[in-house]
Amino acid sequence: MRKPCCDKQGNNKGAWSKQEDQKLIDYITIHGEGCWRSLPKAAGLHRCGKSCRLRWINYLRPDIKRGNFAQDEEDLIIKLHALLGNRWSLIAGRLPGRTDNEVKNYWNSHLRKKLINMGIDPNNHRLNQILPRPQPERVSSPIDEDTCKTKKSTGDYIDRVSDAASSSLEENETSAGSSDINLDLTIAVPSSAHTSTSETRPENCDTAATSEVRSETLPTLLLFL
DNA sequence: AACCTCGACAACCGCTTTTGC
DNA sequence: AGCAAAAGCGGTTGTCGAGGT
Repeated sequence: MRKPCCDKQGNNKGAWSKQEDQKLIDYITIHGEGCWRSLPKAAGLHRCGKSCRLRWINYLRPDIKRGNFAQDEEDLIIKLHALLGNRWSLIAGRLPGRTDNEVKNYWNSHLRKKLINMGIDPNNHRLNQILPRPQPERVSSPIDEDTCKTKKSTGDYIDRVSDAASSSLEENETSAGSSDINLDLTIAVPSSAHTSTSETRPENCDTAATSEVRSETLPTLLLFL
């Protein structure tokens, strides 16, 4: 059995302090991302390497985009989730500045409920037979309001998401400057250092349909949604 | 004011995959 | 080829703040 990496006595756990953050930033600024296992000791941190890696990737990296998700980002997440399932690192790889953890959290806290509210099964992205019962005491919940800003019915939702991504796709083809969202769905060697390496290993997923996803089929599938 | 509930998100944990020997 | 270590991923948990009672 493999010994756990984080069982070392004296290692800090829980929230990171400003000092710890700074130590990690300073170390990586100077030495770059290297061996996470040995980094904590070298950087003077009482954390396990795994924790350092997570902190850097999800929070401290300079190219992290924080704040609310834009409508086109939402749409893209929904579409990519329909295609790829819970492969958050792959989905995040298509959203510059977003991390898998952030996308996953956003999905679980916002988008899942949004889809359920719209009568769509978030697991398979199909319309449910029975729409959720409207809540009489809440004429318009925040989620409903948000949802209804851009759609009038569930059917419109499908169109809207499709249109949004398609138009983004067109934008992407015609003008690189208008949007930094990467809609190129080809699975290939990561083009930048911050991109998750998971793109190089898609075959390990047991999610239905994803194992068949290949570079040349993804854009087609995307347009199909 | 005190307590409770819920949502958001950071962080952890366990497992799988990759890499190096 | 086989093994162990390291890295990566996704599910889950913990914590904190906001809002309601």
